[in-house]
Amino acid sequence: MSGQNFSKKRQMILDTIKSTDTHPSAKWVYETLKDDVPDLSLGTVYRNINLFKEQGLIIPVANVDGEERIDGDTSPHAHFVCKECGCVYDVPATQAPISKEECALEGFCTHNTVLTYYGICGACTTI
Amino acid sequence: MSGQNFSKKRQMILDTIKSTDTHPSAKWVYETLKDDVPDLSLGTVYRNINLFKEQGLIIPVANVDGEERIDGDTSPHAHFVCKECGCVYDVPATQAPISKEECALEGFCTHNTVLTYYGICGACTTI
DNA sequence: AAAGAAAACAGTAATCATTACTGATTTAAA
DNA sequence: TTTAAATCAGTAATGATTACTGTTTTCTTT
Repeated sequence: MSGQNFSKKRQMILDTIKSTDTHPSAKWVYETLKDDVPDLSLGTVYRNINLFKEQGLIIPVANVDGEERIDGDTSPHAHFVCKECGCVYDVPATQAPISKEECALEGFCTHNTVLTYYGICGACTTI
Repeated sequence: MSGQNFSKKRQMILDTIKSTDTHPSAKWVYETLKDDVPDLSLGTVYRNINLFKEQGLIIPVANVDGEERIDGDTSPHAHFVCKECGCVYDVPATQAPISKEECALEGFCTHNTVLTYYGICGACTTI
């Protein structure tokens, strides 16, 4: 127990996730940090990502090409995934039923809701 | 090119997927069919599932514990995934924005929409 | 129904994301 | 600073999915 539960590396991993809008994979976080932290281990990234998920600091938003993609923005919003290039964009929640109070679904207790649009992004359409 | 593009095994795999509401994984389909088709190969199940997905005969609905789960019911509806036991239930699309015409999302062309609720199912809550 | 060509298959090996393990290093508290 | 606990690097293991190869089945055309 302590007021500062974060090691240097743990903090850098969280910062990296929180400061990008790419909805990164574990590998992306690892590659991105490796420049500044040469002795970083991919296992450490995975371990900390799982920790952050348990603590609700980040959320998994999609599985693209077999890789889990995460989001450091935990506010309710939807996502768009391009089937072509695999990019993930935020989509502001408009009329979407993203509320966490969707419980009364026949005996289910809903914790969180994921709304994802799949299609082709602008860049891939243009080409 | 033929009027009957389905081998016996291919047809049995599709029938198995279409006749269950368990939102099965490839392994589940394989295990289920193995009783009747002892010489079935898991690779064949995967190959045909990918084929069915391309043809739009089935849709992937969730990734649960690292396994892709599919649905033979391609009509627009949402799903509930239990974080505890991994079961997947249908949720009738009520006010959800499941329409395939959600395109005008800032240059995105949306092909399909996935709405998934995550939580604890009735059975797991009771225990 | 038989023959040949194309598609599909079984079985196995390979790939790749993720997890587990172990001994060393860092952190936190006294 | 000492000591215990937490964290980590590096590597091995796991498990879902895919690729490969030689065989079998299916389809088409007689």
